[in-house]
Amino acid sequence: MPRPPGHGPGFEIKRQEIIDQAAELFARQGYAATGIAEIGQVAGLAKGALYYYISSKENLLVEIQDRVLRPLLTSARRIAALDEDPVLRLRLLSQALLENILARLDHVWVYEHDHRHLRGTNRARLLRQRREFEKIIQDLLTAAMDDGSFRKLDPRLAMLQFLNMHNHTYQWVKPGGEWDAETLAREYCTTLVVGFRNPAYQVDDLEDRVREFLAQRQTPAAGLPPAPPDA
Amino acid sequence: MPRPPGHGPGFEIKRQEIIDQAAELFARQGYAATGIAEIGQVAGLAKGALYYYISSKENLLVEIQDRVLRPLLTSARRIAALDEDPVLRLRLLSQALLENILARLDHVWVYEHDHRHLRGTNRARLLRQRREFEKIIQDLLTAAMDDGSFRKLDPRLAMLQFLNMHNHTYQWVKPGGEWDAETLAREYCTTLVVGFRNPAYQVDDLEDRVREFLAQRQTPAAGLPPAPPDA
Amino acid sequence: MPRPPGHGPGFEIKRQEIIDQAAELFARQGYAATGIAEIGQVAGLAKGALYYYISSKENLLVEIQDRVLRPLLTSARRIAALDEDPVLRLRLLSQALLENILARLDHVWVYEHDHRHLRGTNRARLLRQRREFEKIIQDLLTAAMDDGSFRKLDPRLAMLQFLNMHNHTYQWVKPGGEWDAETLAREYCTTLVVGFRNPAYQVDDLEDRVREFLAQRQTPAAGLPPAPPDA
Amino acid sequence: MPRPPGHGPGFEIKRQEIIDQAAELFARQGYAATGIAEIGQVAGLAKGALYYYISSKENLLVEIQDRVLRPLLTSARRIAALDEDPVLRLRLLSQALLENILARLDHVWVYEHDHRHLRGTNRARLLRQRREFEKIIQDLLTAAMDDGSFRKLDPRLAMLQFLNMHNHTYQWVKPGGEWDAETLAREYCTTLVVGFRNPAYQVDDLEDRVREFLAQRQTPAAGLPPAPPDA
DNA sequence: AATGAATGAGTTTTCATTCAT
DNA sequence: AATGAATGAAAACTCATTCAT
Repeated sequence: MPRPPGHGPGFEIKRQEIIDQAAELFARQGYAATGIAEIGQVAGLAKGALYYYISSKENLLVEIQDRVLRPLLTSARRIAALDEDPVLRLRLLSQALLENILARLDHVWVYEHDHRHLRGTNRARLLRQRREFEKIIQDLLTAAMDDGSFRKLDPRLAMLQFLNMHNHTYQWVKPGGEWDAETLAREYCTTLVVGFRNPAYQVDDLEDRVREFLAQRQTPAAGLPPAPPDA
Repeated sequence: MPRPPGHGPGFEIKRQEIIDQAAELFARQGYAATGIAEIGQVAGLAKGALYYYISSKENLLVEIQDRVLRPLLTSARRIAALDEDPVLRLRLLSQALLENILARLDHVWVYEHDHRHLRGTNRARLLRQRREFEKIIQDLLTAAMDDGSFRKLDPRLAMLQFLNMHNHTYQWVKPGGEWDAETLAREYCTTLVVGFRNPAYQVDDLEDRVREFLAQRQTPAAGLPPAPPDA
Repeated sequence: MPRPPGHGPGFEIKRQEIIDQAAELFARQGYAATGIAEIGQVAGLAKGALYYYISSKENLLVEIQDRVLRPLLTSARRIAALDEDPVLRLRLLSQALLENILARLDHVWVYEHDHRHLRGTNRARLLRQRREFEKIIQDLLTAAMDDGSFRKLDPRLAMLQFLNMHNHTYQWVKPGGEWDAETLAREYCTTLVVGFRNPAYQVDDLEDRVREFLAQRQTPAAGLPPAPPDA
Repeated sequence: MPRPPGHGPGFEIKRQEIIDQAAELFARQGYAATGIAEIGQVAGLAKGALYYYISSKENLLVEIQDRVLRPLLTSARRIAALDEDPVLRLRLLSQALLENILARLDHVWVYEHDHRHLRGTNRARLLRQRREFEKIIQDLLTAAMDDGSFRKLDPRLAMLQFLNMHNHTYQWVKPGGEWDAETLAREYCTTLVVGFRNPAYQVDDLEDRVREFLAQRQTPAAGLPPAPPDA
């Protein structure tokens, strides 16, 4: 983040590459167990040169968290603001969230595992963003209860169930593996929506409506900008 | 695992205390970020004295994992072997799992976050036990599909949904907080069972059957024994 | 063995200096009793900087052993291959060995005292080289018996006597002291050759033949090069 | 050595056992590399109890040195004082020295390898005793030159050759192996005496005279008191 | 006569970071 | 834009020694 003044054009590109490589290492070995020397080695840079690009190891962590949370919040806000049925919006949000997870699995590992290594301001901002994301989901669930789609549930506990179901996925999912984000979103939401719904609420056409919505919008529901060059 | 021969009566007690304290520190800061010196300080012991009780830092991790997995597998095996409806067994298992999580939240943090720091034999044993637990759940779900209680689902994906829902709980739950294990088990299973069930399968009396079962058995479905016998 | 890629020109020089200093300390105090901190202090380097140059304490030992054994074996092989009387070759080998010992007395102390601290591959290689050196001597002694210069002796015991006589010298010899390598070689070989010889074998002109041989060859029979090229 | 007042009868016995066991460990692993805990384990004693018998680790070393040097000096003095031909006395001393080495090979290893770990008074006494031993040998060699048995040699260098030959033996000899002390003494002295002798001096009957001398004296030429129970 | 428990300085090695060039 | 060199603190772990009981 602190960008010394007067840098050439390649600076930011190289910097982003380094963050990519750090994310992969942190994900595989953990933040604390990964050394600066190791990052330098993977980046093909001596330790001294590495510090020309990054300001500290913790800063790398901050950037990785940002890369996860910023696009996630952006798409969550966008979806929440849609003029659609709350259940449909939850379904779209589910897919966006899973696309995020699958697109940058290593970043998400770090995000989930090592956020406690952040201190002070960085930690505070992270928590604020996490809470905003939770609130968006909880508001959608409340809306679904209010319009009669869902039973009356403890909204916070419903939100936590929604997050449990999605956020734990990074633990076992494999990108390019058996299931893609759409499949997972469909399955998770089937379970959750059927589990939450008011008996009167008809759920059968949900997937049709998702398809219809996504077709008419060119953009995917997602998510993170396309995966970085070689992360 | 009392190793060196000839220890006084207080040895094992103190040793268990140290593991308790280490678990708390590991949970708060992560295994890699917690130093032996810090554990010694909390235990009120100089580094040298600490090593009189423990054999290595990694061994501490092993013991903590054991404290989580051993009682968990024990109760899982016991519940799986019951001569009861698979759905009821899943519901009992849900509660046992959540009781485990709530009883030793710090241990579970370590269990979930730092298992990758184990090496060699320890790592292999851990993975084997994890797989056994997953298999028990998957077999119960398959049984529920076979007897018509649940729709036909991908058994592995159903199992992963079950685990997502439960295992992520440690991230936000507070022992002695708003919800106890029974409440969470009831809510989670309502969502999952309704979400998974065959439309024909009647789910309303599940909680009555749970209560009945638990009442006739003196023992709770749980869980971690209040203090570990000798782990 | 310059390991990490990309080192400045001074690196190898400094590295060799450190090995020199370590050899002196090891010789004076023993390998096990010399701490890395002490080496750093003598080298004028903080512990961290020391490890920029060396890979481990044991590796220092390996390098020291190498500095002794490599030139020793090289000259032993060269001398053994000469087309000369076996007794003359033994006499030349004696001098080369003693020159080795005197040229790097501290290294030889370490070599003789601390080789048992080596483990695994390093230990195996050391033993292999020691055995090769012993075999060269034993073969020369056998040749001298076969051509009638020496009485029939147990070849192995003769070789051990030869080595006893030479290898124990490091215990008391002082470089630049009363006796140089040539004197010692002459005295030792007089004793040994007279002690071993067949009564018929004429020994009086041995030293003349040594002088003649060394004069016609510009190179000395030795020995350790004054400073190791890149060991 | 510092023997706290008021000890039971078993004290000294146990103490000697501990020194035996320590000598074996020191010989195998080196003094610096052997821990007090290891000695305690071999002795079947907790560390605390060990210190009831020994005053310090260095003191163990002192005692081991003593066990080598005391009997060695005793027999050296006795042999030197004999009213016999100096060459015969050298031959007897050779055998006594080799018997010493073979009888307590582990002690001799420690004596040769780790004497530099001694400090202050202990070190001084050791050096004094070593010098006395060397003087005895040198005086015998001088006597042999004076009576015409040996050529005129540098007496100190002759003594050093004698010691080289004998003292290096511990490096490779195996008790109960191919060669016993008598054989080695005979071979070494044949080499040395033939190598040192005046051409006029007749050496052929030396071994007969040794046998005769030893037969008429019941006592062996040696040496160390019989090997300790189980060292 | 012996022990279990404790200590504190010691060990080798690694770390994130800095800086002159 | 990058490097080689250096640092000092910290890592996990071991050591010889002590002492109340």
